[in-house]
Amino acid sequence: MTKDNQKEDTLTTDAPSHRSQQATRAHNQSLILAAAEEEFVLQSYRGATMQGIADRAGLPKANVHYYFKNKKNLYMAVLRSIIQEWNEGLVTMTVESDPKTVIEKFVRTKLQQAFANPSRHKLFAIEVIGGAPHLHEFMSTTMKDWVNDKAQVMKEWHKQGKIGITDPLQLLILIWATTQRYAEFEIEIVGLMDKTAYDAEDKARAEAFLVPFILRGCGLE
Amino acid sequence: MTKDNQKEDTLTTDAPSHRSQQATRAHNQSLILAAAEEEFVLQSYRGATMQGIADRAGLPKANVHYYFKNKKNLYMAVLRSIIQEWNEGLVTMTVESDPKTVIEKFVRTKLQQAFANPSRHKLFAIEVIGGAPHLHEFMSTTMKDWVNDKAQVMKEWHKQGKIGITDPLQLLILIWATTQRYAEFEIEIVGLMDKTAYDAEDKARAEAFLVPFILRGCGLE
DNA sequence: CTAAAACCTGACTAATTGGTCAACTGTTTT
DNA sequence: AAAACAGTTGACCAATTAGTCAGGTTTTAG
Repeated sequence: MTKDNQKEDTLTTDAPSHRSQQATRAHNQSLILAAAEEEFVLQSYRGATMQGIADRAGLPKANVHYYFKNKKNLYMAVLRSIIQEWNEGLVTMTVESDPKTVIEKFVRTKLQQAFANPSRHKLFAIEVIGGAPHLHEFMSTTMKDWVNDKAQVMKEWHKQGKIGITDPLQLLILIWATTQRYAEFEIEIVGLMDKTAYDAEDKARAEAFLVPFILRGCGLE
Repeated sequence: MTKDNQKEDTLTTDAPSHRSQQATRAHNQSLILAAAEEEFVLQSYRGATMQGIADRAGLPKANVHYYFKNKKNLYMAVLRSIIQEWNEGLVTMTVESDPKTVIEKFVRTKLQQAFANPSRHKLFAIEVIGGAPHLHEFMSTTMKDWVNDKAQVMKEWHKQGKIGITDPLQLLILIWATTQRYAEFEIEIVGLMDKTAYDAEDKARAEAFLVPFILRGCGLE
């Protein structure tokens, strides 16, 4: 009864009266973060209102301000949690690794993340498309380092004749584009399939298509 | 001196005093549309202000309202021009066509459009990511018909053993994702290359990578 | 039990902004 | 020429909304 419904539907209005302060804090903060994530995606930064986020979280607006000083603060907190997930999805990739295994694993992981957390991917996309004003530091440090590292490995693979790709950055762009697309353009894709949401089969179909396609493209398999 | 600078930089503040009304109308409308396109991309619908658009177009705000009744009206006008371009980029694809030729042409066309008009692709993406509230009709009619038509052709190709793709929709998603990505994530990609904008070589490199990659993926070539 | 600390919230304020309008200037038509 | 029409614009208003705050309640520590 302490850390139960942190990620449940945000419509629960029942507020357990007797809870430890620590638990309350964690509970409300994640409630707000989840609500904010959705609002920022649907309305974009300026369109999202603190009142709307509060309503979605089932809390009064002033309470949202109690936990997050201001709107920008809250937005940054959401972005931070997205970056954290990004870091967790990294695959170890060394010169000794088998290219086919690593690339396949990478594609599957990214695709599963996309299906598991579409809102986060949408928000990240909107931020980048709008010029990434709040992500400059992340992109010019963490991300760039990671890309350079992987590019180095892939270039070595190519030198050893293990892979047919000469431009690693292009491949990374393609993998990100194709996997994240299912999250970002969810509405379009789902609509073209005459549905309202992905089902398990759709996700399997995407994976079954994408993985061999990319491996073939890389000249593996 | 009549229809000169319709698509030039929007910073020109010189206003030719003696111009025909027809020319003035066309001139100012396209000035406003171009300014709106940029503002809507950078700030998103709610974030963009009529004042900001007016400033970017070099006109007083009230003048913007003279040409476009309200903000939504202006936004829809921008979307309409994007859809128009979308329709123009279509490749003829029939059962008799050669798959390799058609797909290659399609990818090249889409990629060139992406590089030529990044703002429009960004705006379209933001709209779709945010739930496509203003594009429902387009997506459930024009776009769906087009997709179904092409899917039919590709399925026939597969039946005739001309192509190794069994799920045409997935392929279309992939092609759109990979080509449009260069426009949508311009900031990220350019940043990873330590530049501030694409040069001709970058565009050529993307095309040289993408075309053979996708053809290999399709089992062609 | 009690005092301090943490948490909660209705009511308010200041700033932003979409949209209007009346008065004005320039262009076209008769 | 002059009436009719198209285009221009500063000033204004009403609605929205981020953020504040004072006074409340609940939880925790001693």
